[in-house]
Amino acid sequence: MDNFLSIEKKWQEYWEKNNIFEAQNGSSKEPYYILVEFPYPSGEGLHVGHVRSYTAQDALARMKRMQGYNVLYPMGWDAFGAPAEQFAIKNHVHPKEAVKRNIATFKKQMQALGFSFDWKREFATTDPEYYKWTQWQFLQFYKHGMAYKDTVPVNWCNTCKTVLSNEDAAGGVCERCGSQVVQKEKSQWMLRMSDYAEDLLKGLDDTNFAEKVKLGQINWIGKSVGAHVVFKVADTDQEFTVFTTRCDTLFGATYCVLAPEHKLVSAITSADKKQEVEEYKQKCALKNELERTELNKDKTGVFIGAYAINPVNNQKIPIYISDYVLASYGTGAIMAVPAHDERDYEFAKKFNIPIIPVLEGDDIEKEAYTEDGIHINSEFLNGLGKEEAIEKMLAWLEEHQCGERKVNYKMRDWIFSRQRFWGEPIPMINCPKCGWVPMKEEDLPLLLPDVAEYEPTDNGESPLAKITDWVNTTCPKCGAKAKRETDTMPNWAGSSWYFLRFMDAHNDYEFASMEAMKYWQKVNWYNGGMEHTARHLLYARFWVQFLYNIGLVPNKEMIWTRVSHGMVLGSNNEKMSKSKGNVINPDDIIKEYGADVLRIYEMFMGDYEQDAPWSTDSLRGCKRFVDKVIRLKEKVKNEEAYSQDLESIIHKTIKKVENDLQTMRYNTAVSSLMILVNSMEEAKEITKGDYHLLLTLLNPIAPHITEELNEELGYEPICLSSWPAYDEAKTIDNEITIGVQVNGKLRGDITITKDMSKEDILAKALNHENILKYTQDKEIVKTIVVPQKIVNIVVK
RNA sequence: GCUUGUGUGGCGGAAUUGGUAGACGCGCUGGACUCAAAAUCCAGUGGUAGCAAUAUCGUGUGGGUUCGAGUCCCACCACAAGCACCA
Repeated sequence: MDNFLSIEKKWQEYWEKNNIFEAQNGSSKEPYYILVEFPYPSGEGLHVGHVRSYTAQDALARMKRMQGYNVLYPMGWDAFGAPAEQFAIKNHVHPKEAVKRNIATFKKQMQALGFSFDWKREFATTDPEYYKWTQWQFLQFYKHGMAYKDTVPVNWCNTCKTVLSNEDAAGGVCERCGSQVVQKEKSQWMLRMSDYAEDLLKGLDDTNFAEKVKLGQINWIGKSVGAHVVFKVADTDQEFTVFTTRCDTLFGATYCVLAPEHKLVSAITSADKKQEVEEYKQKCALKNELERTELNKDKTGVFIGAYAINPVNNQKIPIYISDYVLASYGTGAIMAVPAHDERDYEFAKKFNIPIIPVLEGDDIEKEAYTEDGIHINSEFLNGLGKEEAIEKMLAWLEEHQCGERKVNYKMRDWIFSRQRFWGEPIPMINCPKCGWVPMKEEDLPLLLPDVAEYEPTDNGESPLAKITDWVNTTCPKCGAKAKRETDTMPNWAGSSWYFLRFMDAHNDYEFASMEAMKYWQKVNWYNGGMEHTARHLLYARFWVQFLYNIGLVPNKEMIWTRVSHGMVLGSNNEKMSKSKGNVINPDDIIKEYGADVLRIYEMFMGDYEQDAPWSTDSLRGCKRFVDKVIRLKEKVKNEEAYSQDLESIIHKTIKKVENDLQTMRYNTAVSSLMILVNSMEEAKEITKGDYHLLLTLLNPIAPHITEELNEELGYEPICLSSWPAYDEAKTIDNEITIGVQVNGKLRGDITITKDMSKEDILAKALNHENILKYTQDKEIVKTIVVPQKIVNIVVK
């Protein structure tokens, strides 16, 4: 059938004209919210990877509608941020124009694939009607003390000329351009995300995220429970605090280390060490994060000529500075226990610092012993194990007022400023008299001005800084001349709450009404890539938790299940990329095979959560499958009931497809439909009812051709019909064949009926010709009969 | 180094709570139809031996538990992704 293109077009138009996929707020039907990550509308167009996840969730959405749910399956565009801007710069068009054009392409491609999105709720994060609310929410953060401006050492990319978040600069390399990241001091807007560390951890219990997703979140938050211990600096009135998870090893501390940036360093460095210390600090400042991690296998550091007093035994121990201690984690200072910490051990060996074991363990001549063990050389801790010793030490520290229990998190506050054009302007005004003043909410949105030059400047300012008309304004508080903030928000901002907007997409008065959010409650299924399960999901949860705390959303967690899909790789098993020449364009596939075939193939290609390589051969197999379904029509006789011979397999297939679609086992759903088609092919003729059933089950995955064939049969459109019910009793076969083993080895099989007794089954097994060969002259020690499964006879 | 995930035919991958390993699809081989090709249909297809019935080996490696292990336990190996001096 080569007219598939016109058939597909026909049904796409039908669905649109009749608003089939429009979700109704407040409908009496049970709500069901299915969400896929909205894409960056890049210039590349839709990727076959998009097709995989959108089809998967589309199939679920279509089935759920047939099951009577009010399904919300929305789509929109995450159009702010670097990729859109880079594309715009490269192709010399205004980002606004490029985005508009790219969205049109994406949308056309999606429509050609027949996705059942509710297009009435479509929006882009770049729409002023949308980013007005992103800005409004930023103001709420500010008003609740959750947004602040601070001068912080930030990751700076010289190529992109912008500040990068820790996440964007992972590994000391710019995520976008791959060049090395350097450190630079900058005044940045920050969100107090670290305040939410514990809540973000706890909130996971109120979600149904996949275990690996939860673990990703937990690792990123990086909670560690330990203690603060105060060390006095000998012969001064200064003191500093260290963070440790092993305060039980305090008796083994033989030196302390401060981060080179630690505030106390200059104050306590002895006169004769001043120069050496300054030189070392200089050297560290020049190193970027990559060098500090990669090239620093070899420990470096400097003794600063001062001593600390170990509070438990009043020992004087030397203080060093070294860049293996990070200023940004804990207190920027540590007590070093070389006997029981690998890094300290390495450092102590190099600088000839004494090593005192306080735990019984391996030979510390060779390496540090970091496990649990019995304490020695530790006065009141001697003889205790790790947990007990930690508790006792904590009590001692608190009693002597030189320490306390303390929890630390790796997660830092969110650097929220970008020196970029293509982002939401931060709605803050700097007044010489009043300081930072938020814009009036009624003045939002603060529109991005139209400019000719949107490329970043060399001095690290946003291109907005050059637009004096825009920058110069008046203070909303006192009316004096003032200047606007020229930084924009990161691309994570708009995507942190878009799923709420979909619930009430065109509300002009609120970002979404409480009523709408209470109706939809939560995202039932949120599908996205594994690469977003740490950051995007964490930002979105933080955003929602904040809104919940100020009473603006109904639930502290608004996403119930998060699932992640595997990538579609090139046929060479590598990630698709233009440079490797292994990119498959969905448009080409649709043109040659049709959207239905592409959809079936992408569902069939393998485990949905696993990566899978592209195979055009396998795609052809799916084409053959569709052709078979079409040819079956010739065998249809005019009768509504299921054929008797097919009844059992039909009920089994309904059950299988229904289960598989809600558990993301799309590949086996397709395979069971293939099996059904194969048995219909074997039959001489099939009834209209059989055929209609097949088309209904296949419809969620291949919606066009099934509607067409169904119409030819004279039925109402499948998209208006109900999902078929199965009869559990009919899914059980009357007769099945089970294996018979002797001593665990398969020696034959027997056919049994479903109500046969264990005794009868055993008798039949023992009478089996081949079984007799193995049992005669032998003693039967034991027999195992598992109904429906197997018989095992143990002989001696 | 740490965390997580994955190892099953020539390939993609199946295998409810441990119960006939290899479903389904691809590819391949042989045959039918055809002047021929495509398409379609029929048969076969984990290795080895055998005409066959069947036997034997077989789910990364080595052990273990069990009547029975791809599945559970222990130890290892390989690959992939993420994190990486987080005290």
